[in-house]
Amino acid sequence: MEVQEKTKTRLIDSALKLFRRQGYDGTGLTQILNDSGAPKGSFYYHFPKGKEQLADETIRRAGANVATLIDSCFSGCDSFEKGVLTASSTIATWFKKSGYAEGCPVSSILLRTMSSSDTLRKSSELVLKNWCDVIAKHARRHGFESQSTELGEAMILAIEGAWVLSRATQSIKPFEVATAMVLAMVRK
Amino acid sequence: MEVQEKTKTRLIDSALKLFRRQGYDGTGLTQILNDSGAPKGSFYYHFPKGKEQLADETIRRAGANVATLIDSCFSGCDSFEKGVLTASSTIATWFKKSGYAEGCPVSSILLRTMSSSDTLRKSSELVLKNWCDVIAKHARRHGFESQSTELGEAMILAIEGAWVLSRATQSIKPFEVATAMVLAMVRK
DNA sequence: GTATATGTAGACCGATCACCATACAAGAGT
DNA sequence: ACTCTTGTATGGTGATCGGTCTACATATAC
Repeated sequence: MEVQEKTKTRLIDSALKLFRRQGYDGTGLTQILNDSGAPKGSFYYHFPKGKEQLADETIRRAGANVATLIDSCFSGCDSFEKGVLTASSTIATWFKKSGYAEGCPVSSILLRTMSSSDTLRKSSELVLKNWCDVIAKHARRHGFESQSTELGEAMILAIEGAWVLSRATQSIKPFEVATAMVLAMVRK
Repeated sequence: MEVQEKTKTRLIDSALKLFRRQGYDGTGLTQILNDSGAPKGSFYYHFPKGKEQLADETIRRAGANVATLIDSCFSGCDSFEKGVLTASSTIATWFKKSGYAEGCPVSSILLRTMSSSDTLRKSSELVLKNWCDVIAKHARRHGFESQSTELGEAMILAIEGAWVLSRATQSIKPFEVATAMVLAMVRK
């Protein structure tokens, strides 16, 4: 009851990294297998429904991780504005460190959704909604009750957009623009 | 000198539609061939460098189309704010009409960029920059000289984010949030 | 000690991938 | 008539795709 879960974890870790770099369809199963060191038999033991199940669990895992990251960024700040800045620049720094390669785990999978069943789309929706809620919670904590929902959606929307533009321009400047946009809503 | 270009055009049209729906790697060459009705030989005549060349020309074509769309939206409005609203809701309506399937042509290809050469990334950067410039031009026209560049980047960033969230939630509400964000920057 | 989970390991499958090779049709220039 | 360019049309290439299969190792349980 120790090693067995490690293989599954390694598979998800590899999938997460590769999906973020190359997208769902751009990443072959054998590539995931090579990267994780797991044989094909183990993969289909842990994920009997195949690649789509792996993607689903990858989304959920990554979703929880990012949610925790965002939450801790805001928790360590004494104002909502500082939280926005901290969370945004933390994500930007990570992204830059990966060579502008490892973008949003959700959108990397969400793209192909239309051609398959929409279980992946629903998981994506759930994860994104969760991120919005985390931010809205902190917005409320700092007195922006009426705006909290909109602020959460706005910030996630801006981060998603920044991920795209940042990859295209190979610069973290879009994250600064994203931050400015969210802060502009607070100040209005 | 008439029919020859029509085949190439149909190939690009099909590729554009399918890339937007399923992404670059999610779309097979044979699927593009079937959709366009063109035979394989014609494809490699018009695009001797293969799929990547097709993607590159698709990005540029789509980039020009969207730039024209944005420009005409702003041109028909007597204030920058109305232009933002018009452009955003026009794109949102199109997206909804496609069943929340045909997202941003650039990001659908940009995702896989890291694994191949970065010619596609450079084309994407160029197209996105062009969109920003179009918006910035109209911002200047309405008196936002000092903010014009930032407003252009902010709006494109917001639209990109809205495309992602809109697909996930199957709703055009993210585009309304995007509009609100851009307008908040104007009013600050 | 033997039966039963729990996993590992990789050969193998048909389908599809992007791509190439060859053949041919039609118009233009000479 | 002649080639030459422009472009259409098709069949086949090896490689890789996601997925299934059976065999085997390990470990806990009785």
